[in-house]
Amino acid sequence: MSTILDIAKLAGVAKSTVSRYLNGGSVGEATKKKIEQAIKETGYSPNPFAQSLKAKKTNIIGTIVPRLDSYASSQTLIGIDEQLKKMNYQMLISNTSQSLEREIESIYSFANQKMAGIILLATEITDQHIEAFESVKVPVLLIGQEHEDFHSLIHDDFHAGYAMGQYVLEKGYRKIAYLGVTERDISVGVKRKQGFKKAIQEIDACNVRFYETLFNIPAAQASAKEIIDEFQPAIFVCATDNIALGVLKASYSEGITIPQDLAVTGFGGYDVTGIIHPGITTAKFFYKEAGESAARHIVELVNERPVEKVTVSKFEIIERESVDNIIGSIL
Amino acid sequence: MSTILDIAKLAGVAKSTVSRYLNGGSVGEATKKKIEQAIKETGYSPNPFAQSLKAKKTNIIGTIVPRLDSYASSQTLIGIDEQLKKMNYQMLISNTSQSLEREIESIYSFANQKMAGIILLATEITDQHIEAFESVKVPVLLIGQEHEDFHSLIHDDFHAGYAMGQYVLEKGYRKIAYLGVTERDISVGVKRKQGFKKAIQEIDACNVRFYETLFNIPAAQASAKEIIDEFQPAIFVCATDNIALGVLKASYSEGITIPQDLAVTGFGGYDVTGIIHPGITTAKFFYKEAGESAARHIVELVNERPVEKVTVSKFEIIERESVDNIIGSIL
DNA sequence: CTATTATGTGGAACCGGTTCCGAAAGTAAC
DNA sequence: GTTACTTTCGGAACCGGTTCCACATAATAG
Repeated sequence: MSTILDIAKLAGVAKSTVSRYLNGGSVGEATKKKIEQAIKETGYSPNPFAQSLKAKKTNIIGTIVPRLDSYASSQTLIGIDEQLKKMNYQMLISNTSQSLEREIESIYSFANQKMAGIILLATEITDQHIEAFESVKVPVLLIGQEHEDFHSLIHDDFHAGYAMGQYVLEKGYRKIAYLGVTERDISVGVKRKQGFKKAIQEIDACNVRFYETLFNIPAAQASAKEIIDEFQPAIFVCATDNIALGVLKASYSEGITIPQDLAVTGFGGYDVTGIIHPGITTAKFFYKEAGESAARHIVELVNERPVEKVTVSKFEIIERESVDNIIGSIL
Repeated sequence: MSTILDIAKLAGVAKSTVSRYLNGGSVGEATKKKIEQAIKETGYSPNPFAQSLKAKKTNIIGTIVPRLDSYASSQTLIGIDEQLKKMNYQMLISNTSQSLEREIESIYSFANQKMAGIILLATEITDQHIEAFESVKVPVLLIGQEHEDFHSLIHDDFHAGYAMGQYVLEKGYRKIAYLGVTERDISVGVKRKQGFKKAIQEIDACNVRFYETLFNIPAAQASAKEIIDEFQPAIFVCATDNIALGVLKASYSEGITIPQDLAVTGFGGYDVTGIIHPGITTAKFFYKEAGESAARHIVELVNERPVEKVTVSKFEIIERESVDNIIGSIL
């Protein structure tokens, strides 16, 4: 591998001149030609370590992600990656396998590696996160969770919850099980539920119960089975599509038909909700687009340009077969 | 951020001594204590760029992946990542969005960034790939495709195809549509089909037709519809789980019941095949485990230790509801 | 035709580590 | 008590770039 000095010798100039040529400094036409020629001959390309050593900065955006095998994560990453490429930045992924400890480590490690900025696909913001972000002076962008101290890009969980509540009520459902998750997850555990609650408070005579389960399908399936036995809801409003899939599995094994005997809705808009039969009605979030604007925002932050503190990404209710229209049939 | 020189001054020694301390050279007890103290005080951690600049090598394994939003990819990446972490290596992902051109670029770019090794989740090996691998002198490991010039880790596509063929025949099926993919994909397009063919050649009186479609669900769905109309197979043997999902969708929209009117099998073992109802019978590959051993192998190669040229990862047939036992019913 | 300003170029220092080499000091052998 | 070997440590060079500064030459102004 050739170095800048090789090029300089080959072109008969000083290496500072070659460097200037590469970085758009003032170079004469004749020398420009010679350097171009030399670079072509050797296939030279600068050593990024030497560059970053001096620059004390890279053009890499570190992205911390709790898991790789989720639709939301991968779509978001794709969006970030594609947009960053367009802006001549690179993305480096750190997968934490849902360990908060590893998230913290990654923050310090990214800072140490002189990442230009950090994007965190957040599930929960602890004091340790805050401490880490404040001690490294790298620009940070949160996706999925909001925090007053940091820039963030969130999905419109509250209004999605509200819209889903209205939708379910419109369809005639009144005996409703809301199957949510821990409130430590502000977006998924709190906001969606709050939006949903607002919708049902606008209607009288609702029989709604709130439950909590975990994010994975088997846990949701187990919870659903218990709830079906004890409450017999007409519909499950689930805080995520995976939970809705758990409900679906539970109803299969209980011999309950969807949507005739039980309706189900989710949040997320995961591909799988449209692939299966019956398809699941869900509030679709635009993960890829969110990733793209996250990429734009972090680059703005890196370049010290102003960015609104919190950006809200849109959603859309997608109607599928898992919900019937039971207006009239029950009244 | 403090440098090695700061530590040296603080401890009252030369920076070469600090460096030696950090890299396990000979340092006296007393100085060792002083340096430790200084490091603790400042929270010093060495600048990786300066290190790599001198070392001309990193401990990063570049991983090139055609897409992030596939079960196989993400599981494999998780396996690679976890194993590399254990061995004190890092993984850097380059997503190529299924562009072969970007794969080539990534190879050169990884080499330029002094990656210790490169793992390619391969779909197709072109001459350009070979040229790139040969011109950079970085160790390379292929996953999913085999090539005589390079080390590789492949799934046992041939035997999986063979086992699937035997399974389908055992269940009594004789009128079979094999829905495959392009033969440029040796593993998925050729090996699986060959294995399957071998199984059916051992049995007389089979009515098997071979078709080709694309990897995505809508394309598979369209192909399936045509085939159902023209051939009315009793079973679809699909080269991937996604194609099987396409067949499922086609049969729903045609009003065909699975498995009573039509059976379906896939390859892959994607999670979704077990989540949906009916579950899809499939040949499960162990992507995560494959990723783990890929990680082990590339590290061996990086350290110039011998590694078998090609490693074959296991598979397992998973029986689900999408295939009936029709022995007797048809005979 | 001199004074002034641009423009192009080379030399040297610097970024933050690692490593080679030799000096100094301590220890063992004779 | 001298020689020889080890261990510990500092100085300096080096990795491959970027950038500051000084200087030479050319272009423009007066």
